[in-house]
Amino acid sequence: MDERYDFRAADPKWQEQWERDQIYRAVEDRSRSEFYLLEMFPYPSGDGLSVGHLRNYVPCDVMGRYKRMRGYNVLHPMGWDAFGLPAENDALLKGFHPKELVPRYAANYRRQLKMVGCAYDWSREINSSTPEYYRWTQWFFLLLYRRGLAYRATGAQWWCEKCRTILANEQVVDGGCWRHPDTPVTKKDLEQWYFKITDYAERLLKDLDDVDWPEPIKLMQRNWIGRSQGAELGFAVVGHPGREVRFFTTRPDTVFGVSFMVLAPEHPLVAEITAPAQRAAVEAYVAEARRRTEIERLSTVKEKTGVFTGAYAHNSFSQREVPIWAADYVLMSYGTGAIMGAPGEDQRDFEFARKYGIEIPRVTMPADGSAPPLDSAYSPYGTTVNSGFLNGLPTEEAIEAACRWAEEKKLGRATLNYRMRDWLISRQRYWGAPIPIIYCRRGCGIVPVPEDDLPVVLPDLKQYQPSGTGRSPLASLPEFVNTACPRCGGPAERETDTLDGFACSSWYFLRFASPHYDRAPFERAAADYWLPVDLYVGGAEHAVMHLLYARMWTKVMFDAGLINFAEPFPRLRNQGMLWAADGQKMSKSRGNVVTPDAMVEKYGADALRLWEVFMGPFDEPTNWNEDGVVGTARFLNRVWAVMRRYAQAGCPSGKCGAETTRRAHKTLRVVTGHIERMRYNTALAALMEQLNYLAARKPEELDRFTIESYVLLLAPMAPHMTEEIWRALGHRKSVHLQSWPDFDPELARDEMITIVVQVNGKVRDRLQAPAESDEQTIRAMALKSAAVGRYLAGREPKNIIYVPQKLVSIVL
RNA sequence: GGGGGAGUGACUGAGCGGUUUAAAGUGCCCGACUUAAAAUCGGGUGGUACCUGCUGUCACAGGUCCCAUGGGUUCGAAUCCCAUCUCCCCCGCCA
Repeated sequence: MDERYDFRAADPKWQEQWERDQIYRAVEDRSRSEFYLLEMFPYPSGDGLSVGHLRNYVPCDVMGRYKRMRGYNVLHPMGWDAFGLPAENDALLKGFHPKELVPRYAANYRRQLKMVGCAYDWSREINSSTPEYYRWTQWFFLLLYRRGLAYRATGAQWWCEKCRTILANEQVVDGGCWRHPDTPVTKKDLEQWYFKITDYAERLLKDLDDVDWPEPIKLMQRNWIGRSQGAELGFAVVGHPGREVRFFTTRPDTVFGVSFMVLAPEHPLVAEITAPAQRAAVEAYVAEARRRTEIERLSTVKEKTGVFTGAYAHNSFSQREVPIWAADYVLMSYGTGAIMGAPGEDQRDFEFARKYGIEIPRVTMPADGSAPPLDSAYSPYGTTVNSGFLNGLPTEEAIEAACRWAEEKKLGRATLNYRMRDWLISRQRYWGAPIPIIYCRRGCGIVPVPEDDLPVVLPDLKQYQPSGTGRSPLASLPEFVNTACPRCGGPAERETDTLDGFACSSWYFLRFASPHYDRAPFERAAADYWLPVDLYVGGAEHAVMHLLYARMWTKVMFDAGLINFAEPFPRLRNQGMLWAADGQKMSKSRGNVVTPDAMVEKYGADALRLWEVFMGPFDEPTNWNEDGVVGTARFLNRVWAVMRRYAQAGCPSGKCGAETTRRAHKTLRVVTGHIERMRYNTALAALMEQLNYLAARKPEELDRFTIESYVLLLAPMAPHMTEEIWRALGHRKSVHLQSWPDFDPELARDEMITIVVQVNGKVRDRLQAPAESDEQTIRAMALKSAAVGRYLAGREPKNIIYVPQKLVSIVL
């Protein structure tokens, strides 16, 4: 061993060796238990990886290496989420085609990940923007379509007249276009494809109970799904036979207190029922409302506005006629887009009624008989009053009674409502998987592309900027659009919208099981063996969308009998965000990005890896600080020095004391426990502590087990240096193919223990006693202690508390 | 407005009922090596809040207090409970 460890030589040397030996190749082997470890599908950005990204990849790599040493058949793959807006926008900006840029960027990511020693099975690399991949994304679209889960509907989209394009929700800022805030955006009705994720709402909610995920993430999903129990009812519109206002309410017990109805401005009924006298006012109001973003409309600080339509609804409970208003505090996209106004019990309705001088009846009284507040609604449960047959009932019972009555009279029924909406998957953009649908002009209507004709290849367009017509750039390509109807052979047109990028990431975890299989999205046997994912790791920012979509697709596949599990990620963990040194997000524009390349060049891959795991708990956010890498680099130097000293002494294996053996086993126990719990920072701290111990010994006071177990424990975190040391210790096979050392609880046990003696809660003495000493002996020792005697001063203890192996507490 | 997470030494962070000024690292100080610096190696590193001891200062010894703040539970609390303050994240007129 050289005096100094030369990481510049060792890092690439071992990386090449591992690659030659293919030691990270995952091969199905039914005789071994598998461990499928997966990080969330990254989009390979042109900026490359920063040290922030490694906060995820390095700890996962440690886990993969650890599990491999524990004897698991580890699948740890990597691939690229390459379709979508970021790639397309970047390509437009750089003036290259995304088809060229994506592989270039991916190659850079791959290079960087290899550079820091991450052990992926690169033979399984996938790229969602290749026809070999998106062929199957399209196949899944057809699967959903066949199962009635993909449908077309008209939806209002944000439209910027100046850009002449559709905008995503997040591109609308304060009612204007993000590019030029002075241009107001409007809503444009477009026919779009949706996936019926709401059909799965209940299961997506329920199955959350059985999954090992961080609680906050589960909670976010629950909130997002937003299940609420109530009733859907309908009131007839006076003077419009056959027309009724259908609405959802969680408080059917307050239906007698309804003094008005509200429709969302976009509600189709608004135009139909508006009285001639009100028409001008209503139309102006609706036009104004359509300009505003939902965020703005939902803002609680804003005063509620609305307009009377001039029409009335018949409250079939109270037999009263109540005015129908249009107001933008009611959202078309939630429930039925209409509500009953129960101002006595709902604060929003209360504010609205008060502003427009609408009557505010009281139908719920506090159960304790006190008077409800006058300046606000009384929304808690209580006792129902002024409500016909519901009078005197507690709210819970009144809800049930109202539902029963509604059902008997065929006015409505008890029902569930979900906040979650269907998943809009049409994108009028170029860089995505074409939706495999054909519109027959002769009368077959919507015809799915036959499976055998997949993939519908994304044509190689030069001009792929958003077209300005609200249609995808693909629409400008006649040779793509014009086709023959697969059913009747007649003239037909292709769908020109592309699939939302989230579609690609909704099944990629299955593709890794058999990434090159070309007869189906995945090979059943491979999927059965590897899946579900044993540990899924990614940022909390995907708490809702990606995880919800992937869960839904998995359930669809399960229902279709394609797989034997209904949850793709039984165990999920989130890494903490790594902020830049200045506490801000690492970004090129802020100029605070630190690249792994610079760190590896300066300190070596292992020092960087160590700092990535050591800087804080894996799941907590922290700031980058380069001083830390100095520390871990120093630590590695000391490891090298200790090992070198041992090797140069001829690897003595004589009599190392019991204390040394005990420390070795204790370290083994502690480090293993920390890694299992993903507390890599404390695992490394324990290794540092042990190194401090080893460094203080002479080589003759150590033995092979003590030294080699240490190297093995460090191997997942510092794969390059430990490999170098392992070979220097005389081994021919890679350290990463070794078994995790066995821990012997007998040898780890202390012979002597320290017993603390407290008097009135203060530590007054510490006793050394053999570990097996019994209570009697310990108590006697404690009372005999000179230090204790001083405090006792001849008094009799009132109480003595004995905690086995730990302390004696004397109370005076 | 609702929900979630977190507040420990100069800093990053361990500890989550009992050995605790509190792991590990950084920083800082001293020393070695060196012409010197860097690197490396060795050692050290809470307050200077309160009380007591020596004649006063420095220093020293012993004790008390201090893990956001204030209460509480307990023989015993950084660790458990309550309230307050601060920071971060998510959702948001969801009927």
